[in-house]
Amino acid sequence: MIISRSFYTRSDVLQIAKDLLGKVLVSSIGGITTSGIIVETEAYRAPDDRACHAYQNKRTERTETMFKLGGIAYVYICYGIHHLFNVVTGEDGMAHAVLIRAVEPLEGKSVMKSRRKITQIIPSLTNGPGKFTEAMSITKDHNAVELFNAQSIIHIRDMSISVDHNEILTGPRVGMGNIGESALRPWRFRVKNNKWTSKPDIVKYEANYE
DNA sequence: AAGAGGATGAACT
DNA sequence: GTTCATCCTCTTG
Repeated sequence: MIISRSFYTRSDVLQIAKDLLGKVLVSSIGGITTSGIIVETEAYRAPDDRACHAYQNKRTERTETMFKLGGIAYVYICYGIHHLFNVVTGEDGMAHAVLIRAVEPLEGKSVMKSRRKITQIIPSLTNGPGKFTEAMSITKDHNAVELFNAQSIIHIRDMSISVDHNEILTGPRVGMGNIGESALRPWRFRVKNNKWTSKPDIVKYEANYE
C-alpha cells in the first residue's frame, strides 16, 4: 500500500533513509509502469552537512524543493547528464532529503532494459543513482511530485518487504570532495548481500581534516 | 555576461 | 586508473 505523508515528515532523516530500504518506488510514465525495491540510500541534512545542496540553509531556485514539507521528490541534473532522485523529508523549512542510489527491478524489466540500451537483466540496469532513473524514466520534470499520492506518476509503496536492521550496511557517502568532516559521516545505507546495490564502500585513509 | 564545477557513468589504457 | 560527455546552477564581475 501507499506510504502516507507522515512517514516522510518525521524529523530524523537518517532513520527515514534506513526505513526506505525495502520500500518500492513506482513510476508510471506514458502509461508504462516500472518499479523497484529500494536497496541503497544516502541522507543529506542541512544546515550543517556540507554535502547537502542546502548547506547552511542556502536557498536557491534549485534547493527550494528540499525546504518543503516531506513527502515530495527532489530531482536534479548531475554532471549535465544524469537525473538524481531524492525523497524530501522533515518539516516545512527543514532541508532534509534522502538520495536513492539503487533499486532492485520488480515490474517493467523489459522496458527498463530498452531504456538503458542493454539486453540482459543485470545489476548495471539499476545499480546507480543515474542508472535507475534512466531505467524508470525519472527526470527533473518530476521535481516536487507527491510521493504519498497513489495517483502520482511517481510514488512509493510498502509491499511488506522487510529489511532487518542487521542487514543494513552503513558507510560514508559516495562522491564527497574536500568537504571536511561531512565526508566521513556514515550516512549511506544499503542492503547487505544485495547484488543490486552500487559500488562498494569508499575507504578513506586520509585523516587530515579542517 | 561569462566561467567553473558537480551527490555520475561509460569507455577507454 | 583516466578521460570525457554535457548542461544546469551558482558565483563573480
